[in-house]
Amino acid sequence: MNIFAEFHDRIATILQGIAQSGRLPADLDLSRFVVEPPRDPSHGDLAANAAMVYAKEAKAAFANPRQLAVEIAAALADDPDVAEAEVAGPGFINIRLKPAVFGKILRAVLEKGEDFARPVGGRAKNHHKINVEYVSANPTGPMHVGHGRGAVFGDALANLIAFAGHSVTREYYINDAGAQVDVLARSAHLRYREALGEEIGAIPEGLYPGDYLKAVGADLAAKYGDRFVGRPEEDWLEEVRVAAIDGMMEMIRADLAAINITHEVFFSERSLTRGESGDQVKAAIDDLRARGIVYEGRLPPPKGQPVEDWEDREQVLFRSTDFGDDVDRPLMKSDGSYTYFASDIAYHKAKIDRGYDILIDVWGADHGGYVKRMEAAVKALSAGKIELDVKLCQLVKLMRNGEPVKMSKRAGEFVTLRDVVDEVGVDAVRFMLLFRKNDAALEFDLTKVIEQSKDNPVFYVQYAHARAKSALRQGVATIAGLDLSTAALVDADLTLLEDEGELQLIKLIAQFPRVVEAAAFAHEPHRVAFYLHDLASNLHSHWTRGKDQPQLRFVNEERRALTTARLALVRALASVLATGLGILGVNAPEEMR
RNA sequence: GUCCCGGUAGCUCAGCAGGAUAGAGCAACGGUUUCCUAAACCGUAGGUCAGGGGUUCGAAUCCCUUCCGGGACGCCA
Repeated sequence: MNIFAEFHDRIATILQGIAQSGRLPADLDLSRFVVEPPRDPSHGDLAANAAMVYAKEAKAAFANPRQLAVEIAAALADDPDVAEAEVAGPGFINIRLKPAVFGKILRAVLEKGEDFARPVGGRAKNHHKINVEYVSANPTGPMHVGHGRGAVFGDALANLIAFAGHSVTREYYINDAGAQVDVLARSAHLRYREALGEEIGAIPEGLYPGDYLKAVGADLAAKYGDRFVGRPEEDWLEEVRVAAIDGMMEMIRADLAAINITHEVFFSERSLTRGESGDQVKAAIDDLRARGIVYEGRLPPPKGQPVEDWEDREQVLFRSTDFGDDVDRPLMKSDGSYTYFASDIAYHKAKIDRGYDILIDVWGADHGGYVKRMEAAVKALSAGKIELDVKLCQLVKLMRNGEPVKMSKRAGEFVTLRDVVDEVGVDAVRFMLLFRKNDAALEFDLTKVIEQSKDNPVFYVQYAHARAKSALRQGVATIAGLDLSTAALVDADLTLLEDEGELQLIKLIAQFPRVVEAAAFAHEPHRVAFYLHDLASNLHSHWTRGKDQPQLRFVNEERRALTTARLALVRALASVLATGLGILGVNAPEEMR
């Protein structure tokens, strides 16, 4: 139940009525105006800007926006939910709701649970089939914290989008076709020889040094014995590579499972050229070539850093400049193999062919230079019909006691995601990685996130939920026979909730569906995290007011009906907090220990 | 040289699809515990939203431009 959406519809109906009388154009775009909470609460509960938005269209029949606003406000005054509708400033329509509406909102939360925040009616019809591709870390080692950010972001975004009523596929693209997996195979082969008892010494420059390949080596030794020892690379590369990739993916899946992330689809890059449906990269290129979007041509040498071995040659190019990119992009390397971009075109074509109408890719910020060409490719592949949204996640700076944690990738010493999860827990990792816009750099302080204080937003929000639950337990414990069943709470006299703090909390609850919808639309899960923090803050604040003013406490032994009404509010708060945390994939604890 | 991301309080950051007097946390200072968890709360102070121009009834938000920081820039992935 989204009170803002409901009033948007009601005002739209009023506008249609005015249009029918000929004083507004019949084809008015009714999605242009907004109904939102006014910044200043003294202005009322809802504010609409419709009169100002349609000022131009209204010019013929109305002298100024205020006149249109007056007419809309007059029509709203007849609405059974409206206590007062007045015009302010240049033409805002400020609406004050009848107290009964707040009771209705709380009852909706109590009865519908998390469905309270789901879009309904016309808004739910705007359904999309969405693919979210995230993580897609190279299968050459364990995940580090930077991967973790993209992983948690993508996962929460997928949750959010699914919550908002769309169908979502969570997908992982396995980069198992490039030169890096051959390097992986050679590194694994070395570990294999080591497992057979050979003294391998230091890992040569250019190979992956990490210990995590030892297990792969041991498995290979167990499976193949000494069959691959002393043999030329072509005799073993294929089998070792497959085994190594499988081993790495198993490890990555386990890392992801440790932060409660699972993907429905693991899509192999290699399968694009070696799969059952033949060479899909070639097919995609041929398809684009037939439409004149791929051609043979020459590129100017890159600006900036001079490229020493620049070789001016005719190459296969994708005409990305026709679709908003800066230069056309090569699809074949000089050795005749496909570029990564060529594979990516085929991959995105495969996604489009699977019937998605929105594609979301979650990438690290270092791939930012790649966005335009990928968007261009999706435009070309789908004739502009499919939307690609690339979400870039900025770096994570790992801190401890305010000092940066040193990491050296060259020496193979980096803090893995698993290390961090083991140290601070899943909830802290997930919430902290989401408590920031994806495209802003993030500092992650290992010391702070396990602090149990308001400095730690994870704790702060979870504590609010636990406090709400505590109040409910307290109610049952102190008042004999108190009925807190949903039926009893729904029947409670909610008009008893008259305190400013209580009303403020209800109004915040009323905003939750709006926040979820906006966050899903913008592909920004952090908005949910900030909303929850705000709600938690208001709950803590109101709670503490009960210290000085005992009459404000949720549980009041003298006044049973009031207690029931207040605990209905508390139950609703807990429900919203739990739902929001659920979207973020963070646990909502019954109590803090 | 081109492109992308950012620039909001001393610090870290929100600011929703343009709305009314720009917000929070930290740090600073001053308060609140016989009372549902003080693991919390309240108050004070702090701003030319990097600068300039434009669009608009209305701009932190959209467009142009300058400056500053970060990143990317044929075949790596």
